Amino acid sequence: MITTRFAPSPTGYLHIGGLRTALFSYLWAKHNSGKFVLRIEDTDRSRNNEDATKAIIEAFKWVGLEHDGEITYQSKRDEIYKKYIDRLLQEGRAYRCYMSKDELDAMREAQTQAKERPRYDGRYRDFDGIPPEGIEPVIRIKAPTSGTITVDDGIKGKIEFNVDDILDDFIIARSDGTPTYNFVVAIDDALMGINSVIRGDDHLSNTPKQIVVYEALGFALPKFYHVPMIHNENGKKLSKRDGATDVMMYKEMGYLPEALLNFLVRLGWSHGDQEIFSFDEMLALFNPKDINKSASIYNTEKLDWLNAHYIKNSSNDTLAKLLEDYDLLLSSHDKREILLDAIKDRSKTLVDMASQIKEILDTPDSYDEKAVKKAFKGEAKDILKDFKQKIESSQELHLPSDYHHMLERVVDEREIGFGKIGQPLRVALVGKMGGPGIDTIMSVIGKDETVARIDNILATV
RNA sequence: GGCCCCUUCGUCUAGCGGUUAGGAUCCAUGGUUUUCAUCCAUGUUACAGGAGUUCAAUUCUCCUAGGGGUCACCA
Repeated sequence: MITTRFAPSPTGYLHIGGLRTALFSYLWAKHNSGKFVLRIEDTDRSRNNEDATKAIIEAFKWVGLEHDGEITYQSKRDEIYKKYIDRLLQEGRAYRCYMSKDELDAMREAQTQAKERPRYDGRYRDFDGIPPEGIEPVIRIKAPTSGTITVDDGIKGKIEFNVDDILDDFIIARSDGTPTYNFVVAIDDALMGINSVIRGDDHLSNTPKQIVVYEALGFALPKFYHVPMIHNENGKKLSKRDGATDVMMYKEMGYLPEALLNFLVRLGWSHGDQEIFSFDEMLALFNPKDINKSASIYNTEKLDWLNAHYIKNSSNDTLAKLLEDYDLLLSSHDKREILLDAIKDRSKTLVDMASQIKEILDTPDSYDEKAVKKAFKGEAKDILKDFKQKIESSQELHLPSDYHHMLERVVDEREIGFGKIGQPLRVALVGKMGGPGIDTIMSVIGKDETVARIDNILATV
């Protein structure tokens, strides 16, 4: 059984990069009929924030990722960590260090000056004298002093770290007794049965430290998968300043969750040439071994295309329901199907879709100058009047095809091209060029509104 | 700076010693469309550089360059 986790620190909204690692973790767990759990890393109380946890859960809900079991909060596990710290202390695998922060800083400064790697010198490692007064010690773990630590990464392969150039006896508990990150991560992952750790490769250099903890405590190592970063257009780690990185912003902008997930799953992962993945397909096909080794640049062009694709392939019921979140109520509209069928092929986002629909439903309050100039040449007004009279005297006008026949009659009788009536009529109906077929528009708004809009433009132009 | 990772079209990627280096997106052109969009077709564009190994390197090894990540009593 595979158990994976997503372990954000609650400092803000759910980041798009976080969602991708969460998705990868979820897919790999569920692909193996395993568990995907959520752990909130809130050991730093000063930076902790409850709203952030809610925001993460809300975003998970929107995209349809569900975690198994209860959420684990590190802030509630102090006892557990304390127990392991005491154990390490007793076993002599960890020790108290009475060096003050100032002393430490000074030492680091000197080391940097001397072009040495800043590191703790281990001065209290074997200390058994009388501790200095007035100093609350930190607890340091006895890390190996020589040799190598190998991370067998599921994405990057075997990576060897030379202990001498990366390790020192790092702090596992602060002077106030609270445990530090690399320590609690290892403990929690081990205790929660996480056997596949999928996370950003910015954690790669932490991994040796965590391995030291695993080994000191005698825990079995999980399989690590370090997923390459997502970069911004400048090739740097994607951060909050790079525009839309909040997952919920994508909802606001009118993206469908399935489009966003499809987009994210293809960022760094692939399955041959396949671009479109339903959630079930992701589940069936995802494997971290197919994750790329290199970082990818975040560019939403393809997201727009995917979103348009998913809109096109959504049922009208689904769309109508979704559009309610964008201030568009269509449930009572008798031509809903015709309308949605016409608009969904031409929308990139739900926001876009809602505004296109409003452009049809709402009587135009102004006319695009260029369009008017182009359409109202020669006998355009006459033609419009003619058409108006024809539909006014007609009883059976419902479907687009009904209106289409009326258009054809005018075109035939007057021996003109379709454009001669199409263009002025289009401007009358929506105030500008572009949009779905005019017969469709007329069918949707109905005969009375069509007549009214023609009257309007005849009076203004 | 030390350590680690990475490098195929602008972007996302396929490739796992022998390919006209494929797909998608974007862009351009043409067709369809009364318009716009969709859709369809076509097209431009890539193996960072240099050494090796090999009959043969995009593919394996090394070096260089470039990019990124990380070096806390943050997570």
